[in-house]
Amino acid sequence: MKQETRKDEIINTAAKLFKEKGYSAVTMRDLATAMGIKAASLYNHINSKQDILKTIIISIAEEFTTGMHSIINSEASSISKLKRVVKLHVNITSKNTNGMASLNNDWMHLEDQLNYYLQLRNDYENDVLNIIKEGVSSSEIKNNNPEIIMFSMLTTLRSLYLWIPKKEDLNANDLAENLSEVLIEGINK
Amino acid sequence: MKQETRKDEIINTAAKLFKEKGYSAVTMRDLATAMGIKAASLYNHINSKQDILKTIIISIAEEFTTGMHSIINSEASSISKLKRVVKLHVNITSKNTNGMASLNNDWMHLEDQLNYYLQLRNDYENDVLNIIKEGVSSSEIKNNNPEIIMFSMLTTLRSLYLWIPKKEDLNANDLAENLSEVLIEGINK
DNA sequence: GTCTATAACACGATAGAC
DNA sequence: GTCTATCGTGTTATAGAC
Repeated sequence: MKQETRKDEIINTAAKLFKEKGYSAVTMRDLATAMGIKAASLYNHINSKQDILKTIIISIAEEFTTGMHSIINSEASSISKLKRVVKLHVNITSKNTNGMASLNNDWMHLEDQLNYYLQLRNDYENDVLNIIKEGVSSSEIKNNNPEIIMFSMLTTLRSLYLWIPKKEDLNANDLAENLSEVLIEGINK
Repeated sequence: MKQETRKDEIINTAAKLFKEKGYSAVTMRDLATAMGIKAASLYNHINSKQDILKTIIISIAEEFTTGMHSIINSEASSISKLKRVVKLHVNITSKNTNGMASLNNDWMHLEDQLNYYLQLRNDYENDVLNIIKEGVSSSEIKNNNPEIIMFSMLTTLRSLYLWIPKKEDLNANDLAENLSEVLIEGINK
């Protein structure tokens, strides 16, 4: 386990504040106060406010991309792949709920990395859609509108950051299991 | 159909901008430019930026509350009630996708009405949870974790504002039908 | 109903002392 | 590594002319 540097501490504190109020509403003075120092002192550790946002979002987005590549290159069935997608979201979100809030809500405030982020997100959605379409082709998955299925799954998974912190009694494996059941098998008895 | 006043026009334009960048990142100058006037001129029609946000959010939140009361006071089965909840979201969101973005993402910037909003939202979530619990009791709904079911349904429905504008070919009834199928029956064949 | 001008203050970021 | 002081700019909102 790497030692948490002062820079990491600032970034984690920023992610927490960004989750509460959004990137634009958090000032460098807010961040400094939360760290117990003055705003000017932050700049000994980070280059700019924008740089903090970039660090938070891009690292998580790349983690999703890496995880997705591992899933689509596996030999599993479509349903198994979708279950692994659920696990991927639960795992990454459990590790970093605050960062996930920024990824979901503040990506549009990225400057230099905006197009890169949009490309990663678009590729990711396409990968999920293709898994679903393959499952429909192989009769594993019902022939509903694949885009509605993708939308429903991804919006649920993307909102996990709101929910995981409130349910710390549920461990990651149980949550992924329960969520897979609901998303894949439905709720009708 | 009521005539759209200049004030309505400002509020609708604001909702559109808030959807794109969030409340805090939209300035009164941005809004004025989008309206083709100067920032100072806005104040002949509205009291403050905060007042615009309040108008957007509270009216929609109350619409949801009214719709929910009609559903829980009906005699339908739990599954039918949930289908009516899906319809309620599809209908309100179709009418006002931009406003739904503010409701979802900018409620924390409400000042005087923050507690009122939180109460409405909390009551709404509880109503959905109770419908699900009743369905479990009456063996209509699988005995999964009712909170996970509620979370999954509501996060999907709350994100419709992102999705409906991209799929204008799908009419509201078809979308509600498809979404109910996916959420209630699952995707596994 | 819109304008120009401006008040009063908050913002991100830097300079330089310690 | 943190501080004080400050620069230059952007912010919401108001006053008063037209």
